Amino acid sequence: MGATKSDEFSVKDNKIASYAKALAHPARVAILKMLIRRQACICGDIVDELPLSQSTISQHLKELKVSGLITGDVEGTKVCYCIDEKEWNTAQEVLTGLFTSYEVSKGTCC
Amino acid sequence: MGATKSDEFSVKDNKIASYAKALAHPARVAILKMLIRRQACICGDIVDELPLSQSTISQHLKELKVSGLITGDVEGTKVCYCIDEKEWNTAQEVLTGLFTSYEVSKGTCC
DNA sequence: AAGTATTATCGTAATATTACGATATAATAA
DNA sequence: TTATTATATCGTAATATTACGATAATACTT
Repeated sequence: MGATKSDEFSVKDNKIASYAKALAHPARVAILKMLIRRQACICGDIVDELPLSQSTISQHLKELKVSGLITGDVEGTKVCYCIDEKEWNTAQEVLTGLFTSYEVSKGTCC
Repeated sequence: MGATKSDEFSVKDNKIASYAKALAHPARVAILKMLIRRQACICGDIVDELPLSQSTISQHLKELKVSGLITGDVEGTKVCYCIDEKEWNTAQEVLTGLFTSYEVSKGTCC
């Protein structure tokens, strides 16, 4: 017991949940905002700006990479992180889809 | 160690993260979708439709209530759950804000 | 080749989440 | 009053997340 029963839910719901999970930590939100503001960042830039250790930042970057929302391009000893435009748009669509489905069908409550 | 350093991040980033957290589990996404589709549900309706025990559903409902995204109106022995329109709109704005801030300032990457 | 810089990974500890059964609570029904 | 119904909460176990220091890996510099 304890493990999420992902299999029991639809692929779509899992997709929404997984994008949401990527955004579900303030450090990851802050990282994404940095990437948006500066277009590209190396890991060190982020370590300098956020109050977390290098290893923790690296871990968050990995999670964001797994979610697909960011890419990491190796450039010598540095790694250049950027928003993945395509996946970013997909995430936006998927989440916006959930939000607007309410507007469409909202009615009287109890 | 182990606890999220929420204090070290901005209120806004925490707000985004907390809404995202509410959506970060397929069961909660499925619950929200049910509430959207049927406008209102009692706990038992959800228990009947989702592959989780009554206590687990109740726990997820509690989390959604804490996030503010849903309300729970007691009606006799039953509790009628609904989307909280105001908070739902706030969540949408906050998340859409993040997504569109990219579109505005996107540029060349590495 | 040796040193430096940058990032990833390992090991580990603390905390949080997910899930269930059992039980408590509260309102209605018999 | 005593069931019945519906939901919440408690206790607990499994798993996941968050965070850090230490160390490894990799590419550049001297």
